[in-house]
Amino acid sequence: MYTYEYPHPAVATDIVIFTLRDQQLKLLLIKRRGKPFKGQWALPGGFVRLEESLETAAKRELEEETGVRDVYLEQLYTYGNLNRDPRERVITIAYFALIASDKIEVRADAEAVDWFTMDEIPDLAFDHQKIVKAAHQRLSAKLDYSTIAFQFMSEKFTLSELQNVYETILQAKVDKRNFRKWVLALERIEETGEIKSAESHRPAKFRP
Amino acid sequence: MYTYEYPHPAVATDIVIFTLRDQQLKLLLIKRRGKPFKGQWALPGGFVRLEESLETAAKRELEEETGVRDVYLEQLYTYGNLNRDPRERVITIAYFALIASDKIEVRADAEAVDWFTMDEIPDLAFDHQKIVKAAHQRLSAKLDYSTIAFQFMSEKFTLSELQNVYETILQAKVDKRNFRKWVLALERIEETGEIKSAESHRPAKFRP
DNA sequence: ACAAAAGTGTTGTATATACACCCATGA
DNA sequence: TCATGGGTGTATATACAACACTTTTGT
Repeated sequence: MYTYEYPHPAVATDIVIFTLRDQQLKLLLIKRRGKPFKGQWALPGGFVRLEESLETAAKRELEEETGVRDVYLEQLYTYGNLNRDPRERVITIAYFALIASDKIEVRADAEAVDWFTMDEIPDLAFDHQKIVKAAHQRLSAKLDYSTIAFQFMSEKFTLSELQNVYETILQAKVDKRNFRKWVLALERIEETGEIKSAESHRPAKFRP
Repeated sequence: MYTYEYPHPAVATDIVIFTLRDQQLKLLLIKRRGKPFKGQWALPGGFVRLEESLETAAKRELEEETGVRDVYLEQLYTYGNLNRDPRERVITIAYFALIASDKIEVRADAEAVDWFTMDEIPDLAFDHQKIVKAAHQRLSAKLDYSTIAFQFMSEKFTLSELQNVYETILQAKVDKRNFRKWVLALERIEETGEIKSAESHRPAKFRP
């Protein structure tokens, strides 16, 4: 038991984990085993331990669910409305994470874990629907003024693959020549010299 | 006394309150009366009560220090490093607020409260230096892609006054004609018909 | 030889920037 | 009448958007 002179809320982190699979933007949800909202889908997350920072807590949760370290992780927003959680007052610091899908180790205990596209998302526990929406907006906005989408790519990739990522997230076609002009102007990419074979047609170059 | 099965951190809000006075961007600091960092300057803030939301808590603090309601308030970031506070684990949700200086009622008990320009800021308690820096960066960034600076204006103002606000925050001269072109294109401003007298020269028009 | 994706420049359009003079008022 | 800030337009540069054909490879 832990006692305090004044009441303390509980503090948690929840993570919106995005990846790209099958040419679609997907996010990770877990089916709740525990008490409130049991059996319902929710964002991965959990309470912050006293001996870890907020970001450490988020990283721990992330690794527990996906087996991945060293991913792009960004604090999203903090939610603290009164009745978010029926048990007690819980404040959650929401993070969002982007992962290249080939880095993900699917966990063994992962029966109640699945990836959902944005329009497949079921009813979520707590206020997680709101959090997911905010994360998606942030991601969309950042595509325009940052190179955040690179986080979805693996070590080596072709420009066409990168363009596909943009088209998938933006849900729109992008002009190939303008796109390549823009990407190359960033000077964040260099050629590997390697050439992609397979898939029955002309091969490509490149990497970041 | 309040007891919990698991340890809970304390949760606070801190607010970076900006205003413009004497042609300078200033922020509000209070001199700590209480135990940790006693006598040192710090951001206004305090613990979140269980019966209020985070934003409500921030608004309450804001009103306590400035006597102002209905101001621009935006969640900035949440800080939760381990040793931010020597007393116990404290997580703080930082907000930033913008106020038109003529709306501020200086509080009677305000002896240990003062406004500081960005380069006058003394050593601050906790990690408040970091929070102030983040708030200032956010404010600067938002000038470019939003109309956030309007929050510093009172009901009626002239275009020259608004331009002064931009020049003050950006620390740079702005072209008068281009500025007016941009502002009027926003269509967020309308003329009042009123005309400003005093100050010994040609009078101006306008309002938002 | 053909299907499929890779690769490559130019032109027009919109947006942002630079710049100088006359006007109205209070003292 | 003069000092002071208010008010106004145009020309240029820069960034963004539209657009079509040739090349390479695997089957």
